[in-house]
Amino acid sequence: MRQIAERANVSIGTVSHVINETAAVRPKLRERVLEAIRSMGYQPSALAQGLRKNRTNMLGMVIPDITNPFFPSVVRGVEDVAYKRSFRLILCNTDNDPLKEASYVSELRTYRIAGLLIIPAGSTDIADHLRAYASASVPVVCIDRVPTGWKGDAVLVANAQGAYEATRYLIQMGHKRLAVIAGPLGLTNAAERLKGFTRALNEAGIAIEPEFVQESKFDAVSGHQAALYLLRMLPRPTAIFACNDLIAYGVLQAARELGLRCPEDLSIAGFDSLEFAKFTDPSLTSVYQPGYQLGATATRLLLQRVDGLRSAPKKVLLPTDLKKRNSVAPPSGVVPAAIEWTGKKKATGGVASARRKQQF
Amino acid sequence: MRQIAERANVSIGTVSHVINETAAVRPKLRERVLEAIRSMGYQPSALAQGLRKNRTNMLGMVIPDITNPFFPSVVRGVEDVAYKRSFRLILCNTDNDPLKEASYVSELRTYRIAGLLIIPAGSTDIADHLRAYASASVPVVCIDRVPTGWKGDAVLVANAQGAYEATRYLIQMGHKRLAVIAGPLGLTNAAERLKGFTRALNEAGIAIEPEFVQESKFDAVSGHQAALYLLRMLPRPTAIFACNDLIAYGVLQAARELGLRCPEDLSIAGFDSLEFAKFTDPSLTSVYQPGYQLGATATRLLLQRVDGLRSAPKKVLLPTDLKKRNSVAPPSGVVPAAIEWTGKKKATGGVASARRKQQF
DNA sequence: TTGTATGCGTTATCAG
DNA sequence: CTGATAACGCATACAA
Repeated sequence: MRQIAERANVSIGTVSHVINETAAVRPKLRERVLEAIRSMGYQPSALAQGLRKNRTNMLGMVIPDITNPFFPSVVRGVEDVAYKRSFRLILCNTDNDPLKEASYVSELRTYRIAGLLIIPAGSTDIADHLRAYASASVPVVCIDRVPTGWKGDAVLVANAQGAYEATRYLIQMGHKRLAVIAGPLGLTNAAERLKGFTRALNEAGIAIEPEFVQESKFDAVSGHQAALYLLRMLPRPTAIFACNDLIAYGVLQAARELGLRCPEDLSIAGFDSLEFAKFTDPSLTSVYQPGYQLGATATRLLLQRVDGLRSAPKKVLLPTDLKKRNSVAPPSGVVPAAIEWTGKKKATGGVASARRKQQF
Repeated sequence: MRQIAERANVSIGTVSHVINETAAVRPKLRERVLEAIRSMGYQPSALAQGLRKNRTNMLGMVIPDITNPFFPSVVRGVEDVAYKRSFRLILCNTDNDPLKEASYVSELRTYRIAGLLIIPAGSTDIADHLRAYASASVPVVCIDRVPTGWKGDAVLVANAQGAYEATRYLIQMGHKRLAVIAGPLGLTNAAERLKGFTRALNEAGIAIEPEFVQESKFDAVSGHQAALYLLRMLPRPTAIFACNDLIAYGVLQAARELGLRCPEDLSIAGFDSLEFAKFTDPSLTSVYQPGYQLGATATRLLLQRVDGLRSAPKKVLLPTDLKKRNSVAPPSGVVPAAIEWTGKKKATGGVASARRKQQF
């Protein structure tokens, strides 16, 4: 700045004024300054600005693991909205490790980030850290899950409702022996999904077999193990609701290893409806979560807070959408409830394979 | 710092000295300072440090799109080694848009990042921007691809060799009509893969049908289109080498739509070997790229530069690994070359389906 | 309308 | 060994 001040024969303060339009500057001078800036390729130091204003244009983004295929779209939604408002992202992977999470969250404060977006790891006292932000009036929005005790802003998906709909669909197809592989129940989204499953069974008057409720991590190998356990029971479940798509892949794999055909011998429904759900064999029926919208919406809310919005904490619930594909069919020999099949091809033993050709 | 200086009855300079161990401080004082720091929960301002030292502990990470399933593992590799050295990541998605890329790259300088990792978009003059970093002695490492005219550090994958091996495998299986769906040839990695394909055909004395070489974007819908085009030709190719897995998914989809069975009617090989390659039907033969290692290696190199390593530019080539799964079989009625099948079940028309059961 | 001066929180130099 | 003190690059209150 000093250099361009000299070049334009003005004071350093004037330069600042034309840059920030913080005072009217005579056109003549103004033009000289602008020209100097252009010709010298001046770029303001984000560091000095941040130090002076005690706030930067950086947003903290704390997620469990970018390698989990659900999160990239969330991050992308965040980045797009942030970019338009010229905010930048510091990305942090916690691996669901409370210590790493706490360390990141507390460290981000030293960067004077303008706001924090976090997909919290399970069962932590991270809420305290987050409240520390609030008391420094740095806004925080939780995404996808909520830490215990968090009363602030959150943008979530209608987990319970989505799970409820998927389960009801399985029930309508005629399944009576339904199992569920839940995610880590310390995570609110996993717990909600299990609730939805339970409610659907209760409403249908189907007793819940405790052994048919398995907890697992949100990944394929863990889902695979749980599925193996379930599928070796007698009588076997005829349908499994996997609480995310990765778990569903593990189930698919387990079924194949045991020589079970899907959907003839076993129906599978997932949660996420990742891009890849279309490409599995059979393609996977799954509850779609709007990941990109999750991130985008959360960021819009966060930036409203950054802009000074002072209203009561908001809890936004985004709707899910059950994507019916080919991994679900009636259990062998069962005619599905009429409601699902009115006007369609007469339900017979051949229904399952007929459906499989129906869509890709 | 002033506060803890007062609390500990020392000067602010001394505080700095005990924090940075930049001078020996008498144990007594030292302990008082440490105690004050602890009790007041002092955290240094990363901003002020950066301003003063004219360098931060942030790394710029510029990628095309985190939503492309190959990149998250790269980013994760970067983050892990950066984290250990307590460097943080500013993540930027360019969408392969040269303007957005240039804007990000130039803006990152204002943050005084310690180094820059970039997966460059195609055909830009971004190399000039990058050299600007070099002349400010901020190290830059290119990952996965290299912009035209870049002579600096780069960590890449043996693209040509990987493509060569995959193609040779197809040839060994007996294919004579091989098509390729290349990525955007403006990207060095796409161009290299095509070279590998070409070399394999040349060595085998198979003429390259110009129509059998299609260029496409690195995504499924674009790959799907190209595949449709190829598969409607007469005579059809019996094998398609897709230059990444997303393209291969598109090919798979196209084949199904046209009623072609894979691998009986069409063999498909991909490049990436994403986690999901195991779950498609049939599972996808693909050239594995060590994405995590790509990121980790690049970051190690970058941090060496940050630490002052002054040697000549390095170009690291990471090896690929052909993962043979079930999407490749001999073309109908062909006995594959003996080399691949010695000691195995006698090759017959039933080979393909026999192989399909063999692995998941 | 323009210039001057101060401080943001550190590090680093240098004198005691 | 310790304490002043001067930058780092910018924004802003205030004086001119």
